[in-house]
Amino acid sequence: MPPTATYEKLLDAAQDVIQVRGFNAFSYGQLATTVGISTASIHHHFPTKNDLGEEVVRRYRVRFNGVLEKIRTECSNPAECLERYCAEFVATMESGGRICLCGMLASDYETLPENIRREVRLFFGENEEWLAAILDKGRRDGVFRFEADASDLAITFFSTLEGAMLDSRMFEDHSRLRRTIECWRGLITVAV
Amino acid sequence: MPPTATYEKLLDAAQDVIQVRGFNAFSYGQLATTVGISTASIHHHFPTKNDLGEEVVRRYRVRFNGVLEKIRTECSNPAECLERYCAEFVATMESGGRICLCGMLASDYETLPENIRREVRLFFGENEEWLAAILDKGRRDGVFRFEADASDLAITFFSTLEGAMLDSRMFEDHSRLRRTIECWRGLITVAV
DNA sequence: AGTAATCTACTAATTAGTAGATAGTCTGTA
DNA sequence: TACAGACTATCTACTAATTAGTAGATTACT
Repeated sequence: MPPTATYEKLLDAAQDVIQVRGFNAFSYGQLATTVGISTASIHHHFPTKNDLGEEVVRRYRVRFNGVLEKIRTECSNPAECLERYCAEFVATMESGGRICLCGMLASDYETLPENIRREVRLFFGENEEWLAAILDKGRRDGVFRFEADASDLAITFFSTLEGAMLDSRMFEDHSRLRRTIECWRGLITVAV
Repeated sequence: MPPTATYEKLLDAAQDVIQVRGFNAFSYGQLATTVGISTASIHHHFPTKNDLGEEVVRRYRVRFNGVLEKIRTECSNPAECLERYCAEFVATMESGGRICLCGMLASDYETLPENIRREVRLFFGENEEWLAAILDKGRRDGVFRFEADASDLAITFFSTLEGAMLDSRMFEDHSRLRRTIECWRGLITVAV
């Protein structure tokens, strides 16, 4: 299954709809219209909706891991790592009021099949683990200050970002997400 | 339109489904089975799905405002207010892995009609305003410490709770929400 | 010749919502 | 008190649209 142009277009269009409207408000019919193809042809590339859904999330997760790796290698300072990390969420938000794909799917979680649930859990776990490492290093380096377990703080921080994206989109005010990030900077950064 | 028993049962059942599975994964057909009535009878009480949805959110919002008022009058200490506030979210979470109704609807936001959107925005606004007042008072009283604008911190805190509910439910681990709340306590509480 | 990608045409289920009939209940009045 | 009319809640039976998915033919590339 080499990724043809149509195959990629289907993944792109599906991801787009899921990020904005959620998994249940996305259909083969609508996708067919968007891509300019028949629903039967979509079934040729992705036998079922769950197959397509799984591949959308898997691709998103793998790409995001690439970004995490890039940030880690390019920044030495944990504070800078965190800035770049947050910038990814702001960028998603500002590209048409999109929500993090997996944040969206976390809401739809109860309606998802197990293969997609697994991918979403992986995404959350990988992000929280990455954040925990950055936060912990930052504390050891003396740039961050907090009492809690770094893993717990990572969950808390990640939850804030996912929640703030929903909040910002609803009020059509992207500055809300940015202010939220600014708040966190103030809460954990050691004054210089 | 005095609220009859059936009327209330419909609101209860609808709220239940929306909190667990979202607005789009809820139908008159399923609701009819749950309540033991025909779909046509549901239309008698609520002409359209949007009418039912609006009333579910309105009732939820009004009830929640009652809780906020109760907390404010019963607690003098802002730290205690915040504890009681968080306890509401933990209780929701622990009653069958429910998500805050409006947190759920914030995800579905793009697919909602304006009458329901308005209610969800009101809920968020009222909560954030209430929290901002508590946080600000706590800082003036010397029980909380933070640099940011109290309103911004309120948005940040509220976003964390909404996000953490999704996170906790997904990992089937309610302690995640509690640990998140514990983290926040550590971040803003002045040591005694 | 074989394979990949597409199509038309279909199925069976589910969706929100409507039409119109049938009970049961409440109220005002003779 | 008894009855007439109105109202409330429910039902069965339907419509039109949308859903995911299938069967089988056709086109086009290799």
